Amino acid sequence: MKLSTKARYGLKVMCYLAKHEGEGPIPLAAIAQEIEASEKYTEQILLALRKADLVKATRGMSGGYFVENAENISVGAVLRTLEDDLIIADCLSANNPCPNKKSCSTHVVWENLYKEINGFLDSMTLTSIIRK
Amino acid sequence: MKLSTKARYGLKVMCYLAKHEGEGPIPLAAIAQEIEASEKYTEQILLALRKADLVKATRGMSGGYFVENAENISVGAVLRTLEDDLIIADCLSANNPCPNKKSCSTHVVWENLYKEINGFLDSMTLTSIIRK
DNA sequence: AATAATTCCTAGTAAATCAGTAGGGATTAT
DNA sequence: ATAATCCCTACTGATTTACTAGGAATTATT
Repeated sequence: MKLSTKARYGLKVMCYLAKHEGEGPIPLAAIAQEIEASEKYTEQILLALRKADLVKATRGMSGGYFVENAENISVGAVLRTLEDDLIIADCLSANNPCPNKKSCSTHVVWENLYKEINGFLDSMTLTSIIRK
Repeated sequence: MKLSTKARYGLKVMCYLAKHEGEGPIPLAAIAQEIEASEKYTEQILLALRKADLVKATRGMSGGYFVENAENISVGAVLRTLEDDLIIADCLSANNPCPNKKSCSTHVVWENLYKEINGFLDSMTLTSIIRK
């Protein structure tokens, strides 16, 4: 029940990009330096975030990464991207459905915990958390 | 951000024991069979739960495990025992405090998520979840 | 007193996951 | 043309997790 460092760094990345929204693309090197991770590792995180459409990128010289509409990007969306959809137990996954979930006292706990976590994280946006 | 199988099985164990509260000690073999895990693995889970005083045990012939006052045992207490205190990020731990938590936009997210999860899990007792 | 059924405890191991690295291709401003 | 940048896949080492093994201690029963 630990957040991965990928997710932790990932949210840092998003905060940094959100703070600089509208200032044009920021190159990988600057982002990696800001969050204090290697460029290669940071690149992987950015790759996932871009594929999920949470960050945009422009290639070539003076290219880089940026976000648009940080006020519409929830913390939940970021973490689900980097943390396997925040599936906290396999029996919640559509792939691996629990056979006896009707009769299982614990299943409903995982289900409601899942909803609680997602609801909470979806109630926060990048803009709201960098403002404080 | 996955629950360990130890925690998942552990809550099952607690539900089972809670359902049979007052019926005397239940031997490991019966518990393991109920939750569909090996005796050895189940034993380890019970060991942790007993050390946390969430289950009692009597040794020797016709001994076994049991719970008392299931209505006072929260789901949170069970999971914290089996899931490293539900510390979802190391920077929340007293051992590993975050150096710059004041200035870190993400730290407060982890802190509040931690409180949310614990508050939710502490609002449920074994009795309340087996009743449904 | 002997026996059998039980918990208690420590140590070990195999598999899975995670964190991080490496290298080369594609794109674009200058 | 060049240099700076992103894009993508594959790999590796470290850590954690899930689970097993074995034997000591305890206690009800006979």
